[in-house]
Amino acid sequence: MTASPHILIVDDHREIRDLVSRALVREGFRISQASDGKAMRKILADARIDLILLDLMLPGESGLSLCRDIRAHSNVPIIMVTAKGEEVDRVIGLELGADDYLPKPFGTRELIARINSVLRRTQRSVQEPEAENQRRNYRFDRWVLSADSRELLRDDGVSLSLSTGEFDLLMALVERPQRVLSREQLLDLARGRAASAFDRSIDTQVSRLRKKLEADPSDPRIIQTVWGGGYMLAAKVTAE
Amino acid sequence: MTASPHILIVDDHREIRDLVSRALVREGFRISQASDGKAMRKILADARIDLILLDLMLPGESGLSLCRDIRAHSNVPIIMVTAKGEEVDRVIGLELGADDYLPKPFGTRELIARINSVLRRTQRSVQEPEAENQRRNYRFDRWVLSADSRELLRDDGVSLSLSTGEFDLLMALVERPQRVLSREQLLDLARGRAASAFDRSIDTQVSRLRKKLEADPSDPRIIQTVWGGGYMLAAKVTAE
DNA sequence: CGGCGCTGTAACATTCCGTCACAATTGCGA
DNA sequence: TCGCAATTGTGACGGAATGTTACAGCGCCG
Repeated sequence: MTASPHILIVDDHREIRDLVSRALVREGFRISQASDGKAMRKILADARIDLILLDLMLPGESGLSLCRDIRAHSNVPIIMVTAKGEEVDRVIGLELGADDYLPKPFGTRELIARINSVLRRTQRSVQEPEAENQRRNYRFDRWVLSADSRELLRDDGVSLSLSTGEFDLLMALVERPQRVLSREQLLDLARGRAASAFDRSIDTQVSRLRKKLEADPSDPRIIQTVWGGGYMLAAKVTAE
Repeated sequence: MTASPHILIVDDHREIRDLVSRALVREGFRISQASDGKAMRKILADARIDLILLDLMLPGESGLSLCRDIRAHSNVPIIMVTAKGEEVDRVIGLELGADDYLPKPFGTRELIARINSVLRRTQRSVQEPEAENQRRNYRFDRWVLSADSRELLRDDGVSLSLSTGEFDLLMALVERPQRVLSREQLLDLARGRAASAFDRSIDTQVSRLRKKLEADPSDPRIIQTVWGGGYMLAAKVTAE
């Protein structure tokens, strides 16, 4: 990963989120915040998160429950944070799939060290084939996008090979159809990086994609522009 | 064995697996991990493992049971690891076919020394072809890669011989289909070494492989390039 | 209808990749 | 152990993919 890691802070206390957030931003991390499980799920659906800092004590769903929930369909690294420094929690957290455990109060240095450690560990740890990455095919308009072979097949049999960037961008769109995605989001989802000032790379890539898959690139029906908002995959998508 | 040994760590604690994994990766070993017997069998079926580091205490099937089970149809070296430092276990483990025994806690140096010792000790016998159970044929696209004869067989009967390097690289890819592998990873998996600056050897080898097995090497469908990422075997692979 | 900000895209710059030719290394038989 | 042949690594160059810049055109708002 060449871009800076994107970290999601889940905590119901705004002051804590902001405090942690500032410290991590200073370190060069990109940050998103959620105050509860609902907001967390929304962000996980909308962004490519590299690590979750998950508070154990949350109103409504507990951190442990959320942790298990996340693990059910993702292996994004999780660091559990809690004020209850009891060993029991540590064990439970790790059993539920957390990658590390951080008792409050913690210092900035320790936090950063843990984050870097977990990131390094999960990055380098050789793949466990437990994640049966059963990828899919997405059907939309006249096309079928095969997530495995990175191919685009038109209903008349024409096969089109996509470049890496085109594929990544199209996947981001196809996985979130009929939803407006900002350039910022798309950059995060497809490239895993933040936008620089006057960043137009998404626009260019969209333009190139349209040339390939729109019947009339000057009148795009599949990838539509939302003025002032971003782009949206307008076509209906069925995953198979 | 030109490539570095491929070691399988079987332990239910993720922390321990990662810790050991990191230490061994640093030593140049190739690592796979399993958290239980099921995952272990899956890996043993899909990869050529040179040594198993098997924890005695596992939820569900115990390490002893797994050890006996492995021995029933393979002679892959096994090092038993356990926290219970009792002599009894050692005896039982060795009786069941373990090649060595390592009590927790153990240091990195000792672990590596034991592994190297066992590998050296068992190298001769492993060469003896009783390992029919380990070697497999991989079927993908129009090809069958025979792990025994290092040959590629096309479905029209054409047979193609591969050089050592081509074979090792293709095995690395075929054992991990639909996953992007960085040049760094591929060098480690296929050659057992780290990349030097401006290392392009993987690129040339991929190029050579494509020439042999792609229908149209200028539009590769089997080994795909992931721009800025590495390579990926796009075809579906079935082991038989 | 006019200005401003946003978008489309061509053109250029940059980075990464494919592959050729050749050098270095390895494997193997004499 | 030596020498040859096959294999593998290196450097170079062209080409492809992507990012950046610039400018033309469009949409929104008054």
